[in-house]
Amino acid sequence: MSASDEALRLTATDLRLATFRLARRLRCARAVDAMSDAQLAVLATLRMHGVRTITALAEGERVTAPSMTSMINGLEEQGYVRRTTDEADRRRVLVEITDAGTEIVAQTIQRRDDLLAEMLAELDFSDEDLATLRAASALMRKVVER
Amino acid sequence: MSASDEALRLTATDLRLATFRLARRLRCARAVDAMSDAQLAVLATLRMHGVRTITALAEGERVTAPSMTSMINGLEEQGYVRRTTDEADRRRVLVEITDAGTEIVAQTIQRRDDLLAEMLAELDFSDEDLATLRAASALMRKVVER
DNA sequence: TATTGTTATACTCTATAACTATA
DNA sequence: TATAGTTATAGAGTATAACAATA
Repeated sequence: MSASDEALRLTATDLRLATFRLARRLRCARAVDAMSDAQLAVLATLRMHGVRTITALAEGERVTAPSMTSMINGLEEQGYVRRTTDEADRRRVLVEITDAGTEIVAQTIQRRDDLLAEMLAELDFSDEDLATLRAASALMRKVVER
Repeated sequence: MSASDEALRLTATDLRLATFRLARRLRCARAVDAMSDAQLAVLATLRMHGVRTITALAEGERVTAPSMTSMINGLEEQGYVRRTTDEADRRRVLVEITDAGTEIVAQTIQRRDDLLAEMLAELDFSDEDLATLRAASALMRKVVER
């Protein structure tokens, strides 16, 4: 059986509120205070998907090419990414993450997971509560990836 | 019975990933394109909690007083908030939301809820799925408010 | 003196417009 | 001509330091 419009609406409101509040709380935790969310998002993309051009990164992050150029400049100066020219098409710049960049992303993810795990532990949630949260997480990912 | 460390860690990772992705997806929806998340957060606070001083707003948003002064300047120019001096303590500035500001917040929330409800509807989730999402939302709010 | 808020200044992220180099 | 990227410039949001007004 499919859900009623009313149930959909109530669920959307609850979930929207909870999602924004939790995301906001977790976003404070990062490996380096000087690292912005925008920079972190680029590094996370490079870590997952490997080498990318400026244009591809800009499209992925929904920003303009000049914005991405500027962000990559900053990350390059800090030693978190490397630029190389694509010899097959010399207009293109290939951006790849460095070991230092990979480390920053891993540390930030670890800190956020640690923080969230601690918060969950403090509330003394049952195994059933945790199962509910994992089931909801799977549903939320389906929503985003639909 | 309380949950194992391993279950906590796995749940934290799942939930962190799902929360960031969904928040990012929903954040795109807003009533006015020119309205930033920072501005929206201030308006939402004023709408919920009424009149606030600059310092109180700055603490609530975890930014400095000069940053909040600048943000309130912008919101005042756009007509979304009003400044008045606290006559009981003339150092203080009382900030309150205008009708236009209230309307913008309501519209943005409505758009995000509509978007999320549509996304949920498209996936044809069962009543049980929606119940899981609502239960998880309640747990997530407990985590943030702990 | 301590508190509240503003001004001055600077850095990052964002944008649009105009440009260079390459295809 | 079209595409990939950069430079120039501007606005918003953030910070710290120094200041004015008030308690």
